[in-house]
Amino acid sequence: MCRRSNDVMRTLIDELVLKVSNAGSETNLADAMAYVTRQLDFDHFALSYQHHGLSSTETDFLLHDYPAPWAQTYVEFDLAGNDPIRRACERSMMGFLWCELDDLVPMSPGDRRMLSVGRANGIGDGYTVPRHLPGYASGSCTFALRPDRVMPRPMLPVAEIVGAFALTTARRLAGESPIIARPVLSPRQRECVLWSARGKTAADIATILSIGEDTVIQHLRTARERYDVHSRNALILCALFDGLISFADIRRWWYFH
Amino acid sequence: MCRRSNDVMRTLIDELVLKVSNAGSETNLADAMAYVTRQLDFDHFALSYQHHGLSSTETDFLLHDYPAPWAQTYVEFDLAGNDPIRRACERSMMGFLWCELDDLVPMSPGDRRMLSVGRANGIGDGYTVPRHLPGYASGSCTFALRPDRVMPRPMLPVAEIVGAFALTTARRLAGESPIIARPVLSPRQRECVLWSARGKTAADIATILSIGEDTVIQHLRTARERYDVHSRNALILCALFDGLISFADIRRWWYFH
DNA sequence: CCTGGCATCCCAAGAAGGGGGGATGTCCGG
DNA sequence: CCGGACATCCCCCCTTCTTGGGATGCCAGG
Repeated sequence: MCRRSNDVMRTLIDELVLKVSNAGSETNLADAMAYVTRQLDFDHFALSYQHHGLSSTETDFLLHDYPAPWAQTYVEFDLAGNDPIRRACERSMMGFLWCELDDLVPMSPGDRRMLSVGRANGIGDGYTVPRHLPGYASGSCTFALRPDRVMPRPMLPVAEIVGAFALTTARRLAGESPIIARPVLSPRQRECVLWSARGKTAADIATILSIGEDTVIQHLRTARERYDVHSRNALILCALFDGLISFADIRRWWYFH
Repeated sequence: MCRRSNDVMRTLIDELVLKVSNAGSETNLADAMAYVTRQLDFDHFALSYQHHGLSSTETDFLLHDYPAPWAQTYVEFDLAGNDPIRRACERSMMGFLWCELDDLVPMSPGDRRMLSVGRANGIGDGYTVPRHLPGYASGSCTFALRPDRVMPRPMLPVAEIVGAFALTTARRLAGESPIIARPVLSPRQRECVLWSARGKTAADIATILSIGEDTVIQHLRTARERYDVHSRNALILCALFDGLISFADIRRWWYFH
């Protein structure tokens, strides 16, 4: 029985995976996603994929079949900068239900209002599959329901798999191998960035590392030049995003001092 | 029929997911993974989870039931630094088969030699599920076969899901705590923090939000007081860590404006 | 009514950014 | 052997930005 059920399941997954994998153009992929969405008993989909690079505009990738008013509202009010789902994408290693967003990120009244505006525009609950490739790209594949529909929970594992394949296809369509030359910082530079992220001033860091303050400033300046950013804030964020330093490095230190 | 097969599948996935999710210690998780491995018709597992950053050693997380000689060889020759599977983890948004590594990363003769040494030590083909959380961690969950065994392909989707849950559990055990009670920022304050993270100065933000520069400074000051930090850097990091703002919010604006 | 969000203004001190100028080493390839 | 690249270290200049204090007022909601 176990074997049989797996065979049937494989048939379903294989069909949908094949569908999204074989898409040779954005239009193809949109059609495939629409088909998948219906098969999974959802109402809408949204597929978003971005390269991490300088030329972000041309490689940004967004497919969806949301109701036009909602899409328009979303863009007009720059809701993307205030989207709890985007934030949740960076805190989960797997797909998540919108109705369980609270478990992932703090929800402000504005966030809830945004979701309720979505409901008013025909978007109720949803399931979003996030994926990240540090240094290369991030993306998410969302399946959404109309407000009156019930979440097809048995389908979520399938959505997870198919969503991942859809993102892989989007990645292929968005352009092959965007060669990102990730800046390399010297050990000393990294140290300075880390202590900087921990809230130390250049003078503090100089004391900690037993070097001159000007040297610290020089290290941080060189590091900024490597990342082509003009503020220490941005430098810290770059290092954090690249995995050069981590929240763990910073917070553990905060706790003990 | 479709409904029935999904129900059965859900039963299988639910059982395994519950098993790995409920693990309350590394030993528990190792037991759960051993059980899952047998259920999925694999022979070995390896669960690896690392915080990003410099001081990673103490929080590194590695569970496996590989044959001792292979594990020892791997460590002794520092094969991790030259492991094609590790490199593939950085390139794939979903689980991948070792026999298809060529499609993901260039394979050197040394890489192939490493895999063949693995086979000599009882590790044949395998399936590795990678996951990344920028700024937080990376991890992978691997299911491997003895050289004489056949890949249980129908099980791969289940491996993908269960692997993700195993990594989430590893993350929890490694000390990534869920959200605690956190300071609440007003919408205006949050906006100021977000634009600040995007690299804007107080004067810039004042222009963007069409308010006075002093007001922006006041908002940021209040926000700092809420988080009890004394620098804008720390404020941004707190907001990021709390999920109040996201890398996507920030990066989207770099290079775009 | 009173708290909290929002907005505005002032000032002084210090930190960061941007631009110079140097000085040591090492390591690698010509 | 030598030159160039680069990490590491140090010092000067000046401007801009941030931080920490103050203070004031308007307005909506409990």
